[in-house]
Formats: sequence, C-alpha cells, structure tokens
Amino acid sequence: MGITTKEIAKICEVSRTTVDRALKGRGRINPDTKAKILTVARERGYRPDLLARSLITGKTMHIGVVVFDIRNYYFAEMLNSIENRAYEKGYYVNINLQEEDREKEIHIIDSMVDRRVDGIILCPVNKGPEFEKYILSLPIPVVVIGNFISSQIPFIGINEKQAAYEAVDMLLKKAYSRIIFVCPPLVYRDSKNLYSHEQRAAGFQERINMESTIESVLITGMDYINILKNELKSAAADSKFDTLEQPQLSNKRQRTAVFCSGDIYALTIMKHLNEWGIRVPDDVGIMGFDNIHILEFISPQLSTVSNAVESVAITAVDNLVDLMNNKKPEKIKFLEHHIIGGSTV
Amino acid sequence: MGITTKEIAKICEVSRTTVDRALKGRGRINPDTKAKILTVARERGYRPDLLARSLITGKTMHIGVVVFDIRNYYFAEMLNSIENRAYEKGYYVNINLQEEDREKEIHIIDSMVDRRVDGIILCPVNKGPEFEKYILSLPIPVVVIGNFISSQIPFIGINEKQAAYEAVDMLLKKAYSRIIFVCPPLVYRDSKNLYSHEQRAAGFQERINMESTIESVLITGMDYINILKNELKSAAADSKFDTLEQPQLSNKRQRTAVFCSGDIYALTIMKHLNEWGIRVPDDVGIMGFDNIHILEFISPQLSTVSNAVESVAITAVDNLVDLMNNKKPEKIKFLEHHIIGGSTV
DNA sequence: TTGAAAGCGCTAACAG
DNA sequence: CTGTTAGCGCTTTCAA
Repeated sequence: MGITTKEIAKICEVSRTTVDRALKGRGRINPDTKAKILTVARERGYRPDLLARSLITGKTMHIGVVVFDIRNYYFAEMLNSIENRAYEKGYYVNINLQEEDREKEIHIIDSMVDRRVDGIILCPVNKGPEFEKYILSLPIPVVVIGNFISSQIPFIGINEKQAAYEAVDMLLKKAYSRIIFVCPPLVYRDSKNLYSHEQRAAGFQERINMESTIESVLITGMDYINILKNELKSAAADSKFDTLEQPQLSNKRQRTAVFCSGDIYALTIMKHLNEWGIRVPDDVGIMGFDNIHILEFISPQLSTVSNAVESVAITAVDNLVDLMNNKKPEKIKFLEHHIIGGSTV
Repeated sequence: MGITTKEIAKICEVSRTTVDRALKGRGRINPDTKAKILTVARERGYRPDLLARSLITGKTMHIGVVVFDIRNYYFAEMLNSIENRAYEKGYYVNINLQEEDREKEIHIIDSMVDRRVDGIILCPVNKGPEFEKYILSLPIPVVVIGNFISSQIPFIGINEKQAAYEAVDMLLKKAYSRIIFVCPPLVYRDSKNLYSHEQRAAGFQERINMESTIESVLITGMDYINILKNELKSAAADSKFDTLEQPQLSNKRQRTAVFCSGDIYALTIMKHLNEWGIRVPDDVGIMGFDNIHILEFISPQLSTVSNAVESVAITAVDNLVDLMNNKKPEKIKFLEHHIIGGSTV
C-alpha cells in the first residue's frame, strides 16, 4: 500500500530503528535526523501497518461483540453505546450476529479469537457447564450481558428477577386482580439460554405466590396472541359490564393486566388489542420490559421496566478493558433498574 | 496464545511447509505424515493466527462500515443486513459511528485503512470535491450508501428524487390541496452531506411545481414541530368546519398532507398531532419515508416510501466484494423503491 | 545518538 | 512427497 519504515530508512539513510524512534518520539535522537524523517514520512503519507504492529504487541485494540441481531432494538442501542464507549477508550469493534444459533455462536467466537480480538462482549444463546468451560478456556477475556452463564464469567446486567417482582408489585398496587405474564417459549430453555426471561418469569411468580386472591396466567409460546385473545375476551367483557352496571366496583373485580417479558411483546399485543377493540388501560392494563427507545413514538405511553442499556454497555466495555489489562472487576454486576410509570396500567 | 505451526513442525519432525500442506489439505503429502500432523494439531488445539496470515496475503477479510449512529433504525437495519451478507461471503465487519462529525469521519476512515480493512461501506457526512479526492486516494475500495458523493465513487441507493416525486403524486391523486414537506435543516447543506434529504425535497418541489392550484410549504429546521403546529391549526379547523357544514366538499377544500423526509419525523409529528387533538388522516394526512421496521407497531399504519434497505445492504456488500476482487460494478446503482399505501393519507 | 539482529506466525517460490 | 529460504512491516533487545 503506502510507504514503510524500511523505505523511509533507506531514503533518510538511517536504520529502521531510528525511523521508529522519530515516529514514536521516544528515545534519544538527533533533532535534525528526526525532523528529516518526519518530513519524509509526512510527504510520502506514511501510515503504520497496525496489523504488523499487532502481530508483535499481541494487542489488536479490537473488541468483539456477539449478539442475537440488531433489528432487535435492545441490541441496536446496546451496540451503539458499546461502540461509543470503546471508541472513547481507543478500541474498535467487530460485530457478529449469532441469530440465536448455538453452533454459529461458537464458530463466531472461535473466529474472533483467531482474528485476535483482545476481548469479547457476548450475549450468549448457549448455556450450561460445557459452554462455561469453553468460555473459560479461551485465551481472551469475555464479559457477558443479557443472559447469564455462570458466576465464573463476568456478567453485567440488571437484577431481572427483582425488577419483575417490583413490576408485579406495582400492578398489584394498581388493584389488578388478574395478571397474565407473556414471555418467549420457555420450553426451549434447555437448548437456549433464556436466562433473562426465566428470571423475569421467576420474579413474577414469586410475587404472585405471595397473594392468594390474585389470579395469574403464564403464557409462553409462539402462539401467545391467540392464547391471549381467549384469555382477554372474557376479561374485556367483564370489565365493560362492570363499567356499565357497577362503576364503583370496576377497579376491583377482574381487572386484568398483561405483563410482557419484553417491550416488543407488549407492542405487538397492543396492536392486536387495538384491532380487537379492547382499550388500554381501560379494559386491560399492559406492561412491558426493557424500555426500548421506540416507545417514545408509541401512544399510549407504555409502562415498562428500564433495563439500563447504556450503563450496561459502558460497564461492559470498562470491565472488559480492565480484564484485558489484568485488573479484575466484580464477577457479577447488577446495575440499577427502574419501573417506568407510563399510562398503560 | 496456542500452538504454532512451528511447534507442530518440531513435534512431528517435519518442516513448517509440510505442516502447512497438511493443514491446508493441498499439495502432495504422505497420508501418514498428514494424519500425524492433523492429530497433533487437533490435540493441541491449533488455530491459525489470522493476523499473521493477513500480513502476508494482504487481505484481512474485514470490511469497515461507517454510519451516523445505529439508534437510527434505518442504520440498524442496514448494519444488520450488511453483517448477514458479509458473513455469508466470509467477511467480518468493523463498525464505527461517525455521529455526523466530519472530522471524526475522516479519522475513522484513516484508522480503518491503517487497520487494513479490505474495503469500506460508508454513509458519508462529508461531501464535496476535496472529500471525493480523499476517498479516491484511498488504497482500498469504498462504496457509498445514503448520501451521494460523486459519480466517481460507487453509490448504492434508491432514486430519492423520483421516489419523492411519486409520493407527492400519490398525495395529489388523493386530492390533497396543500402539501407540507418536512425535512432536516437544509441550511447545513454546505457543511453536511444532506444529499438524500435534498433529493427528496427536490422531488417534492418538482412535482409541486407542475401544479398551479396546490399550496405547498417547506419546513426545514429544528423547530419544525412548532412551525408545523401553526400551519396545521388553521387547517384542522377548516377541515372540521368542512366536515360539519359541507361534507361533500371536505375532500376538495384545503385538505392538508404532511410529507416527511424520514419516518422518524412522521412518527414524531403523529405523536404531537395526537396531543393536539388533530386526527390522522381525517384532519390531516401524513406520509413518511424509509419504511423502517418499527412502523409495524404503529397505528394507524403510516403511509411511506420503501427505501429498499435490505437490497441496498446486500448490493453494497456484493459490489464492495467485487471491487476488492478487481471487478468493476456499476458506479451508480438505483434500486427499486415502492410507495407504501398505509392508512395515514 | 544510532544500528544490527532477531523475531511475531504465517505464506510462497523454488529446489530437491 | 518434502524442505529451504525469504519475507510481510513492525518492535525490541542489545551492543556500539
């Protein structure tokens, strides 16, 4: 491509070592030769070959990011913040999408190692002790976001279970008497890392179990829209009936809220509710999880749980850089979550 | 890190060339030695150092992607599709966000060249002959998306002007008699590459100019919401008046449509319209541009223009790979756009 | 203040 | 079928 230190050395009639010293500005060097070298370098547009440098230093200043896909707004925001932070710290990012494919995830990680990234930020689809062993065997540090693997591998996230618990608590305070929890098919929990959704489901369950009078439903599956439809039709009817006949009681009897393990579920459901003529929050309350940015365009304003994406991203980069420099940050870092009021419950 | 070919060679008591042959599976080699080498390689977990390989081959199999930011859904979708396509073709992607910062853009491109990416996909914020010269001087190919630079630099996109023209045409067919075009501050057109928005504005203008009875307004600025508010208040009043008093004429007189140079503008405006009590499309029509995925969650369904993000991404990768292999694709490639009906006009 | 030499891990041309 | 040699562009002792 361009000119090399070797050629500059030849032109200036000095050794490559001297050229290096001039370029780096360190070590003793005659000001005149230095000036000459720098002039030649500038004139000829010298640019260091970072590949060659990395081969020696053992550092590429690249971090790899592996996530599901970035049409998923949560990951788009995550990647955006990761890139910003990494850039600030002098690192570049390699992105690969594993698309919830376990094999592909391994292949990508291996290839990142081969490409000599200095560390990896991973939202894993794999799980279990074997995968844990695999990650621990890698020659570079990995920090995990989103889905937990093991306490041996640094994890950054929020306390999902606690957050879900609090969300349900809030719904109960709002006098909902029937709570439907919607999340992805947990039947795949053995073959996919569904940690975050499992935790949310657990938080929901834990809080629900404390109540004896609250009816609860767990919908977990591809067909959640249809299942929900059946669940809700009666509820809406009841609610409307109440409103007409016994307005005082309408807030007490059979008020249903749908709590979704992810804003996208909530939005999809809201769209259908709209089609079905079920009003939010009058007929049924709805609550999401993640607080993705697109909510700002949706009305009514979705009640949700803030997932601290940006802080997770920043902390992930910071902790990874620490690890790459042999500092040991905390293994598990829970960042603050917040319940976002909204107007759908 | 792991074991090297040199060490394998020593263990197997052969030369590194032989090890290479075994590993690559090419060239004549004794099946036994080959088997032995492969066994050792597997046992010791040999992995090639791609850095070292790249240093020799001159190819890193990486492509750089430079866009504004990926909280912008258009770019998130673009990057997603670029990564998918690149991965299919055996390339990896380096992502950098230039955040509409002209200096940063140059710095990023320079650094990508230093890092020896094989080519770059760029949505430029810079423009003009100097920048064109800079891009052409790079030792690697660049393909441009979104904002045009010059006919010398490969560009992939849709015919924005034509698409805007058709969109306005459609609005006119729907009997709108007043069309407001909203786009980002074109006052920055000298310091920023606003090509796509300028083209859309031009298409709008061209079609409008063909009509003598159509009123048109161009709103371009940060404060577009307030400006629009004033423009619309009267319109809504008129329209409502019509509906009440002269229903037959309501489709004819002063029907206003807001055509936005980007779906995000349209969504932001819709949100405000909602707050102002102005109904869409009854009181005012609204049309976006881009057809970003989040529209699927918005109701009413936004009328918009499909921007062919995925095909642009795919074509960009394909053309870049062609360029890297010294094939010369077309300099300018317009992909098909579509007007998406929706229910907001 | 400067330079020689060695080497990062791999590839490739050529010779045997 | 196998090995030798040279080198990618840079960094880093160590010696002068």
